[in-house]
Amino acid sequence: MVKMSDVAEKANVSKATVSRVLRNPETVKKTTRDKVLAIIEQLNYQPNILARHFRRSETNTILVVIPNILNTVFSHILGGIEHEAGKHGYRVLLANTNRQVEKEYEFLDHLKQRQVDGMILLSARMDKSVLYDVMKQYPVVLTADYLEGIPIPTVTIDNVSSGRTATEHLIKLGHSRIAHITGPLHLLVSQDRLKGYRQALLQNDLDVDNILIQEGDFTHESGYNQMTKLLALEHPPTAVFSANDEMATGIIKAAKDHGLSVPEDLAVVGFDNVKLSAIYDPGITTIAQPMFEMGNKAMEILLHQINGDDSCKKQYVLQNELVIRESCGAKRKNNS
Amino acid sequence: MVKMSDVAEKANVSKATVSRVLRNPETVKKTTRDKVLAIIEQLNYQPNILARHFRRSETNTILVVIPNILNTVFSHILGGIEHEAGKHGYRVLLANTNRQVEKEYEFLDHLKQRQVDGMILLSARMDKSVLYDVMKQYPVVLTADYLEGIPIPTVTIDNVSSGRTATEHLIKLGHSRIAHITGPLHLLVSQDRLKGYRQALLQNDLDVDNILIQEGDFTHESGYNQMTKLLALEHPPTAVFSANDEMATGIIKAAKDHGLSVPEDLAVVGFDNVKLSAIYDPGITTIAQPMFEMGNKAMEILLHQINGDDSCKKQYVLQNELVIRESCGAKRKNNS
DNA sequence: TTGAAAGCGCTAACAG
DNA sequence: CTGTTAGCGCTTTCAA
Repeated sequence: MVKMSDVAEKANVSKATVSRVLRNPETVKKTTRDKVLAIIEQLNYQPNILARHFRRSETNTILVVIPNILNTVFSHILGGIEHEAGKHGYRVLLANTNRQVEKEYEFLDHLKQRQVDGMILLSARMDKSVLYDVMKQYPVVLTADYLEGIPIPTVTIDNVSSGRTATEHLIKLGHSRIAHITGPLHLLVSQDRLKGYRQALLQNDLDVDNILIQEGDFTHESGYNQMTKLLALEHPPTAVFSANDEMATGIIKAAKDHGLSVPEDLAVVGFDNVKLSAIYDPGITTIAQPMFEMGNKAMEILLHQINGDDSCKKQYVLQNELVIRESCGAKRKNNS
Repeated sequence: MVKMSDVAEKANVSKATVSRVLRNPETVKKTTRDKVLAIIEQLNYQPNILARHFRRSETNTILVVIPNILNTVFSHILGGIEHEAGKHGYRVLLANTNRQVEKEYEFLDHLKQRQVDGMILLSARMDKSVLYDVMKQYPVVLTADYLEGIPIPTVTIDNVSSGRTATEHLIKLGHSRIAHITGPLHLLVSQDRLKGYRQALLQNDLDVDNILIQEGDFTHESGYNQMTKLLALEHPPTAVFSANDEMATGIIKAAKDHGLSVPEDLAVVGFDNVKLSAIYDPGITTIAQPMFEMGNKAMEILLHQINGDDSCKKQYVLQNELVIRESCGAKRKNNS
C-alpha cells in the first residue's frame, strides 16, 4: 500500500505538503501542487481514510436509528437522508432497533464513542433525560416521531391537524358515524391522529362514540380485525379514518368480506400515502406525509449541527396534504 | 476523554495489559483483570474505536450496495443482512446507487481503501473484469442478482425454475394462452424468469406466442399498461405470469378496468411474495423468494471471507416456493 | 509557501 | 502473565 511518505519522497516535498494538497490545495503553490498531484496519479496513491478519521476524530458517517427497515414509511425517510448525506460526502450507517429500547442505548454508544459524527432517530423510546444529555453534547435529530418536554431538534408533520383534516373530509362528505382505527397508542403520533379525529368531530357538533375508536398496530391484519368488530355493531360506522394505509387495506378487505362496497357503503381514509395506497383497488384517499423531504430536512439540520451551527436546533413542521382517491367516495360525487 | 493510559496508570499496569483485558481477557490473570475492569468502570473509560480501527486496519463495518432502498425486495434482504451482521458485531453501511454504475465504482473505492471490511452487492452492473479483480482481493458477495462467467460468491434463487413453476401452475389450471410481463430485460433475473416461462410452455406442447410477452419495468404502472395492450389483442390471454408482485397489481387493475374478473376471466401469478401480494384483493399467487434468508446467507458467507476462509466462495441457490392465493383461481377450484 | 517534528490512542511483537 | 517499545499514516502546529 503506497502511503503519503512515498508520494512526498518521490515529489521531493514533505508529507505536510502532500497532506495540504489533499485537504487545502489553495495553500500550496500551483507548480508544487501539480507536481504532487502528478505523482499521486502516477503511484495511484489512495489516502488511508482510517488514519485520517483517527487523526481528525471525525468519520464522515452518520447513524440512522430505525425501528424497522421493512416499514415503507421509514425506508422512504431513509431514502431522503441518504440522498442528502451523499450530496455532502457523508455515509449512512444503519441501525435497526426492531423497536427494542436496549438497542437504542447501544447505538447511542456509537455516537458517544465518536464512531459517527451525528445521529438521526426515527423513533425515540429511550429515557428522555438520557437523550437530553446526549443532544446537548452531540449532533442529534429526531424525525417521524417527537418527544414532549425536551428541546431536541425535530422534523415532523402536524399529526393532530392531519387527523382533523382526514376526519373533516369524511364529515364534509356527509358522514356522521365515523370510526377511527388508531395506531399503537403508546406512540405520540397515534395519540395525535386520534386527537385530531376527536377535534374534528367536536368542532362539527358530532358525538365522539368511544366504541368507534379501536386500537390497531399499523398492520393489515389489525385493520381487518378491528373493522370486523366494528361491522358487528348494532350501528356500524359509515366511514373510517385509519391511522395508516396498510390498516386501511385491511379495513376495506373486511368491508368487502362483509358484503359491503367501498366507498359506497363504507368510506375509508388512510394515512401516509405510501405506494400501496395508490396501487390498491380502490385507490386509498390518504394524508400524504412528505417522507423523502423529512429525511432530507433531518439530514440538513444534522449537518448544520455537525458544522457547529446550533441555530437550527428547532422543531420543524412540514406540510401534509390530503390526497383524494376512490376509497372515500369524493371522486364519485364530483363526477356526478 | 479518558484514555487507555489513564486506566493503566490508575491500575498500576501497562497499557498493554489494559488492551489485553479488552481484547483477550483470558490472557490476563483474573485478579489483574478484575482490577483493570474496576478502574475502567470507575473512570467510565470508552476505548477510542477510531484508533483501534486505524491500528488494526479493520472497521467491523460492511457495505451494502443497493440499487433502490424503496424496493421492498431489497429492504427485506437488507433486513436479513442487518440481522446477521448485528449478531456478529458488524455494522452495516448503506450505499444507494439509484441504479447508476458510476455509483457502484465509487463505492468500490470504499472497499479498496479498506474503509469497510467487505461488501454485499444487491446488483452488479459494473464491468465484470473490474469486479473480478476486486473479488480476488477483497471479501465480496453478490445476492439478488448474479453474473455469468466469473466465480463471484452468489446467493440467489433459481429464477429459471421459478418462472417454470409459475407458468406450469397456470398450465395445470387449464390455461393455454398465457402471457408473461417481464421485468427489465437487461437484468439476468428477468431473462431467467422469461426463460422458465418459455420452457414451461414448450414442455407442455404449447406455442410461445411472442405477442404475449411484454417487457415491463417492475412498476404497477408498467403492469397496467402492458396488460391493457394485451387485452386489446384479438386473442387476449386468459392468464398472465408477472415477473413481480407490483406489476401483478397493475395487471389485475387493468383487467378490472376492462370489465374482467380475476381470477374468473384472467388468472394472475406474481413473483416475490412481498407483503403487497398478501394484502392485495384478490390475494396474489406468487413465487416466494426467501429474501430475509438471502440476506442472512450473504452476510454469513461474507463473514467467512473476512475471517480468511475462502472455501465458501461458491454459488448458493436457495429454495423458492409457490404460494397459492386467489389471483390464479386454484383455490376456487379446490373448493368446488 | 514549505518543512520538521510531535503526536492522535491503540495494538502487537518481543522480551522478561 | 506482564511490561517495554515501536510504530500504524495522517494532520497540524510552529518555525523558517
